[in-house]
Amino acid sequence: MNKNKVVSNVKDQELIKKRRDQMIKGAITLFKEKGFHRTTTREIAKASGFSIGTLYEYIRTKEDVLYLTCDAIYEQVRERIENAFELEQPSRESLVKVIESYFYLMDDLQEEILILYQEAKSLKQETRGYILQKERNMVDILEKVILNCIPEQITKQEAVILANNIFVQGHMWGFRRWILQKQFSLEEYIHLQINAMLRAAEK
Amino acid sequence: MNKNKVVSNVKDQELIKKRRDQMIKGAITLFKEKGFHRTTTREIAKASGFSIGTLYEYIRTKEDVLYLTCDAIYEQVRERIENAFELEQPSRESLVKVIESYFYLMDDLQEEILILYQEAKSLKQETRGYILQKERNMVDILEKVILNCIPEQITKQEAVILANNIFVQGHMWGFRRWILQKQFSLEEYIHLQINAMLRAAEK
Amino acid sequence: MNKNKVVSNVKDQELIKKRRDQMIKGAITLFKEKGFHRTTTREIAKASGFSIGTLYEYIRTKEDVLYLTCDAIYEQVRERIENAFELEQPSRESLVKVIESYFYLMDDLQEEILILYQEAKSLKQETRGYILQKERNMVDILEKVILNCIPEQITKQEAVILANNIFVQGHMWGFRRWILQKQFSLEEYIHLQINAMLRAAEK
Amino acid sequence: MNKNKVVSNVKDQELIKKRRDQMIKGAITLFKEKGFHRTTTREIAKASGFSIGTLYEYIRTKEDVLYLTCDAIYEQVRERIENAFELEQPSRESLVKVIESYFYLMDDLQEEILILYQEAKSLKQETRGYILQKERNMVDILEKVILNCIPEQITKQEAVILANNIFVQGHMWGFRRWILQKQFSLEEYIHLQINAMLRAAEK
DNA sequence: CATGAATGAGGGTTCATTCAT
DNA sequence: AATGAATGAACCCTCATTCAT
Repeated sequence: MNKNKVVSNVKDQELIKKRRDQMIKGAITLFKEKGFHRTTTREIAKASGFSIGTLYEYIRTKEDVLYLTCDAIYEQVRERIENAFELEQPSRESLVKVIESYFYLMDDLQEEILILYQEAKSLKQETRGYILQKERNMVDILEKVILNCIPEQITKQEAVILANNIFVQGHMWGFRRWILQKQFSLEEYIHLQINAMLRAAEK
Repeated sequence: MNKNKVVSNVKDQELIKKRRDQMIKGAITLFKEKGFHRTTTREIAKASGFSIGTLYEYIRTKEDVLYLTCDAIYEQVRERIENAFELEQPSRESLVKVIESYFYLMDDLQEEILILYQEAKSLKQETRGYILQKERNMVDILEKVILNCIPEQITKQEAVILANNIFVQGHMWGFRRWILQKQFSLEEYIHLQINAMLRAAEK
Repeated sequence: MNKNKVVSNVKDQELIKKRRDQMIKGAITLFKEKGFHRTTTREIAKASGFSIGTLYEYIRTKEDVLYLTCDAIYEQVRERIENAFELEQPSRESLVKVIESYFYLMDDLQEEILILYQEAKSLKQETRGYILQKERNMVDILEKVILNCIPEQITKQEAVILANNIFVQGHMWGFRRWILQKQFSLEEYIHLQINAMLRAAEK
Repeated sequence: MNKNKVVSNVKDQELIKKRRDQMIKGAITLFKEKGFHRTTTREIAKASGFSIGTLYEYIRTKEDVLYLTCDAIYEQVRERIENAFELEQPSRESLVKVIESYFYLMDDLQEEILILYQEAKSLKQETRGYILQKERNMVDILEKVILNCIPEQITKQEAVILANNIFVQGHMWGFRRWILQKQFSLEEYIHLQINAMLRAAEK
């Protein structure tokens, strides 16, 4: 329902999924390394394990690869967020756990997140909007978890800000690694951030 | 000591500065609009008010333009930060004022900051390191202000985190404008963020 | 004896004829619209109602399609010319009738004729020669009709020229339609041309 | 006023004219040989005596080359037609002379005319219209000459037809050379055609 | 016989960079 | 110092053709 936005010459839907997965995997590796603009379509094809001709059987333009890649990254984040979030009972402790898992997840996906930060703006207006909507959804989930877990200590507005802060602080661990990861272990970082955030909410 | 890293054929230092200022101004406009990779050197020359040949009298490669531009943006931020920070007497209130001015500054320079986020990675290893050092310096300044203003309520580590959070939350206002600026005015945003941060530190 | 010049993997001659007829029909539609070079083999296959793989069971190269198409057009013209010409008794009136039917035919096949004019040169030397021979035959038929109908008023050479003129004036109605069809109805055009031609022959 | 329809990066108007003349010359040679579609831009550049990069300093797309080429051919024809036509006093003899010179001209430009017939349809709607207008102008000139020279023997409509016939019979000598030039010398052809045409008008 | 996924040579076009003037 | 014409490597993308199923 979303990958189908990108048109393919090939009819076999399973094959499309398979080839695009190869493609995305190859593209992520390359985009991490040299960014979207410095990566050529031939390199993407090669990294995907097929020819340039085949690549273009599954996409229409190079930008499609970027879209599929960004989309896949968000999809991955969303999926893992939902797994981590759904199990919890509403309570301060469960909120802490949710934030912790989110930070661990962001640690895991540092480089992928970087791609979003640096390349998503190269998507066309419409496509970018579609991708940003996904991001908004994730922040919304976070916000709901917060309001669910500590409803008494926080206003709606504060929850919005808090959700955004958590969201970006998770990214920050990755895109500011050269400064943060030299001074803190992941556990320390998580601990300090959660403390700072929740102490504020508890006052 | 820094712009001289970029080699020029021209001897006259004043002229170099003048031409490069034109160049940076043109480049920022263009990079805001279409990013570094989608901007051509011809366009930069035109926007700078001189010919492509002249452009290359003052730089060696296109990347030099990016470097000069990023450098100039940081320089601009640094300068204005220093102005805003130096006057204050250490106190909780002065810290609040510092943060406020920083947020106003970031509101002002939203698009320039975006350039740094999206394009700085296109700099060569060495050059990028040079630029990042400047950023580190700025966070350090923030950290010192914090430790200076509220030494009793905060540990060294917490100050590091807080400085980074402030720093990034300032950027966030710009690069997440599509979500934040629809829900909050700048003043509300500042108010909420400062409250959340400092309440935590005060508990 | 002529379509067999194009090699097919398929044995069943009837099937070959059937498929090639589909193919020619599809190709003519496409060539009218966008010309030979801008039409892809995939489009031809689709317009023919079968897959690209099947297309290549019945031809060897894309040029074969062009050849078959040109050949079919000529064949169509020839067939209808013969029908129109054979019935007549030699006389001035019957010559007029012949020319009239030829002009009506050319009006009917305007677009097909255009294909011949614009694309036949893309055929390989040998193949093109084969096609041109067909054309020559048709002019010969015209010439004979002329000599048959008005032997006294015309020399052999004049008949050759006249046959070629009629032939091309028929085409002209189609390929100069943007100029002729705005000024004349088909009937007027026929009337004027026949008058001009035959008055000359009658002097 | 017409070549300027094609945009160039280069500013020096004289240079543009010089380079485009080289380009047109190269292109005509190649188009004669293999047609527009089978000619690559690299070949055009080479035949023009400069690099592919330089080629694209003087045009925007490959189609521009076709346009410039067709335009130049028409311009050549027009120029020579005007020279041949203007000197004459209106009389039957002068009309004959005009037609003769036109046929000689067409003999000279056979291959160029063929390009127009076969490739002009590859021009975009608008551009093609522009080119066709030039053709219309030429037929108009012929028509006026006719009406001027033999006003008494011919109606307006007949003159239109006659002008178109002369026009196309000139082309025919070239694009049907494989049939006509084997049977007639140019002089014979001219003689026969003029006789046929004017005898008709004189009856 | 029919299918359609796979291939890769090759085409049009761009653009960073150079260098003669 | 300033100019801008020239260059060609390299990019994105297409499409005729093949071949395993």
